[in-house]
Amino acid sequence: MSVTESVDVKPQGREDILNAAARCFMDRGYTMTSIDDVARSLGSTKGRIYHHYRSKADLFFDVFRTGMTMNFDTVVPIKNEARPAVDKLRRMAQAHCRAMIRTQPFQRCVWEGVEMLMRGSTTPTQRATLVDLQAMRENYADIFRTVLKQVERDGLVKIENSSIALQLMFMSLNSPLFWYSERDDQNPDAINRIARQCTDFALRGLGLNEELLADA
Amino acid sequence: MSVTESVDVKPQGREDILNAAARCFMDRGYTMTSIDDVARSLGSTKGRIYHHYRSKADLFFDVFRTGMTMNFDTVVPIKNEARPAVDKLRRMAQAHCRAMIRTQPFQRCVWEGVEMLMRGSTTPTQRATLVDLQAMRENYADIFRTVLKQVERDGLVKIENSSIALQLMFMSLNSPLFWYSERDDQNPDAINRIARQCTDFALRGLGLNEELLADA
DNA sequence: AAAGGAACATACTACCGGGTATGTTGTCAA
DNA sequence: TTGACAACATACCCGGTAGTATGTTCCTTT
Repeated sequence: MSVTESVDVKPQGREDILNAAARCFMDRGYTMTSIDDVARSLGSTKGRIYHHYRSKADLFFDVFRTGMTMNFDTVVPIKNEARPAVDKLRRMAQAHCRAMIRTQPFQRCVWEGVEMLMRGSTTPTQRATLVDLQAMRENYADIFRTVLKQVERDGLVKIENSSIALQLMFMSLNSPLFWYSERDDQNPDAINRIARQCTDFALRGLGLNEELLADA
Repeated sequence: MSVTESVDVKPQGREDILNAAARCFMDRGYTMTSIDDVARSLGSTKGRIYHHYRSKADLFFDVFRTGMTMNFDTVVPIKNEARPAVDKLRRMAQAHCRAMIRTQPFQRCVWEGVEMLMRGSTTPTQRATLVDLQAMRENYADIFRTVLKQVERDGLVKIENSSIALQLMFMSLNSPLFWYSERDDQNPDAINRIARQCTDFALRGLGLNEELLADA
């Protein structure tokens, strides 16, 4: 009937572009990556990309948005489980960390995107998109903030400045973004061990007792 | 007698350039910062910068090197004190963290520089400089690695993968680079509180006991 | 006081990369 | 079969920026 299976989500043609762009942006950074670079890595030319995206920034922001969507998809289900807050926090943290490793190219773009947002180096045209992305990221952080607050109310964690505590937690969980290289054993078991170590570090850092680090 | 006080260190004219460059690179990133931007922020023109530096990359690398030198100057004296390893580690970590806040523009350049080194995006001409900087950074990490190893031998800390543990520790201590804004109270007391919270987080994360977090 | 050079400013070049305008090909609907 | 449009490729423009070549000024040295 219709040309595409489902019109609402990503058009098929864009998926390959997104993956290639994410990898290029990760490898060389946003400004150092030219549209021709992305096109070349696809075996195509500029024309293909500019047919789907109106600007380089638009492409980058779509990578950003896709990365954030991946994060929501992994964490929200866990947040909605019926468990003690500590258990949810631990599982959310571990899942988040694994996502950082699995979808590394996209998450590096999210990171660089956040820096772009903070610097505010943007044309007025893209302001609308930016506000959206800003809110998206804030909402994602809020999920953790809420659960962490709950764990604090349960007296299981000692927090001085809660804003800083959240930053430190995310820094630890995001850490693999900067030193993990996918040739270091791609197998899920190795990834789990890394995510486990990062999560343990973060939760210990927040003052969680040793017994609560283990799975229920 | 001689024109400059001491010939061996930074020529006087370069200091202002370094400070301005560090701030520009922090604000807009390496590639987004033009030489004219740096010059304009000095109230000068290109000519002044290119009189002292042969290229934009050379200027950036000098900021990098200066930042690393600052780090060595703050941490090495503590490392050489006659104390238990735990005490040295705690003091080094705290001093490092404070340095991240005080010299933020330079340290952000160090961070971006490390990313540049990893990406390997460099002309053959600058290879020699890069190897130097790479080694410098490695030596700095080694200071912490050695002390941390000692603390581990003392059984005061539980570490699974020591390489990852070091990364996590640095991530926590470097964390203010990305969220501290100098208008958030510049006074030393506030800075100390922030550094204290980051250090506590890092050391707890490494599994240090609560009693050992306090100063001796 | 004359020469030389340090410390810049000014003016210019060359190139790269984002964006656009325009062709080309296949596919589907009527 | 033919128009229409999606999905690209090709060719081109043009602004911004790194780097250079050439003044200009002042200070120092002899």
